[in-house]
Amino acid sequence: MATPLAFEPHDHAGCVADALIAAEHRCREAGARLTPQRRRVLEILLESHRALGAYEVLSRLGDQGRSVQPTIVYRALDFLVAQGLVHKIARLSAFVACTRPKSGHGPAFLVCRECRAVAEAQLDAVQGALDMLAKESGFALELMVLEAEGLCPGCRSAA
Amino acid sequence: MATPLAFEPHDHAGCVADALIAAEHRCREAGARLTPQRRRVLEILLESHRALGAYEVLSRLGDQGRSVQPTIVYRALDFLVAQGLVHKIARLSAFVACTRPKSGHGPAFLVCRECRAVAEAQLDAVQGALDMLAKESGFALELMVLEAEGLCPGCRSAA
DNA sequence: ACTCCTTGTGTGATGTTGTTACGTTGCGAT
DNA sequence: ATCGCAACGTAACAACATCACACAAGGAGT
Repeated sequence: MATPLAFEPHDHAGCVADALIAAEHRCREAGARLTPQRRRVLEILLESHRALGAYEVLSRLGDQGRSVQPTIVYRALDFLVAQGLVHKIARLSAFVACTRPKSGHGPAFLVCRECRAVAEAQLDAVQGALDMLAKESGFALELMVLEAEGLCPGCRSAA
Repeated sequence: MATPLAFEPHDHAGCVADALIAAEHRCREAGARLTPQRRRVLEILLESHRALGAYEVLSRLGDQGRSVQPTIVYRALDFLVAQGLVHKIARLSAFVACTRPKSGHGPAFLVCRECRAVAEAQLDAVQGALDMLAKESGFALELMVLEAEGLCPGCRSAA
């Protein structure tokens, strides 16, 4: 039903690099252009491995000495979200790199309220129940997201 | 499993009045004070019967000629959310009066992207699946919300 | 009645998040 | 070469949310 998603630490450099390569493939296939700027934004999200606000991304982009306006970041984020490479966590007004870019719609997120780490899973059962509910009430369902809040294993043991 | 929630039109005056009375009972039982201001905010949300931004509520409060600051509205909304009389729809940064104040945790919302009407349901199956997922990954689950987007029956036929 | 304490309110300033509008650049296709 | 389109740069602004601090109302204990 659902693969539990690791909050555990792991080889970041490797996972970032792999994800970037996968993203390049995906964009090429979709005929979308993963420009240096967009790529950099994705990289920033992948490196942090947790949800970042747009303005956090902004300031990290700025680190390179370039002056950057919000628009730029939002455009890049919109693109990445449209490609399914990034998700927006509405609860936090923040963005997180997708850890399973191939899978279908209806993601579920476990969001740590302390460190903003985000684990992503797919709850197929939910999709079904919701489809049924929508059908009963005549609602044309286009999109669903489940956001759960709590403490990740790390912050839990720290507390 | 889930009672589908009506998008259909119905007797507003009546449903608003009933809901206000129910809210008064609930607050009395909880030892919480539903002051005129808080009551008025709830009434505004109930009347509109869709998700309103804090500043929309603000301007309707202002209609009465009183000058009102955001703080006031946010305080009232925080109170109402804490009492479970109002939900925040994170996706919209907006608030909606709860249509089933007695029920448990883990609400699901069908949000119309056109008119912001919101139907609320309870998906018990989801809660179970999520509990399991959280347990597997060592996550201390505290709270979950499902937000779905699409078109309500009204906007659907209008389109 | 008087003080103390808690809870709610009034007000201004400020911080954060997200968008609009408009002009420029780079690059491929006719 | 020039047209058209997508991406980018820049500035201003709008929408959403919080902070800090002062005041008012009402109950509890003396």
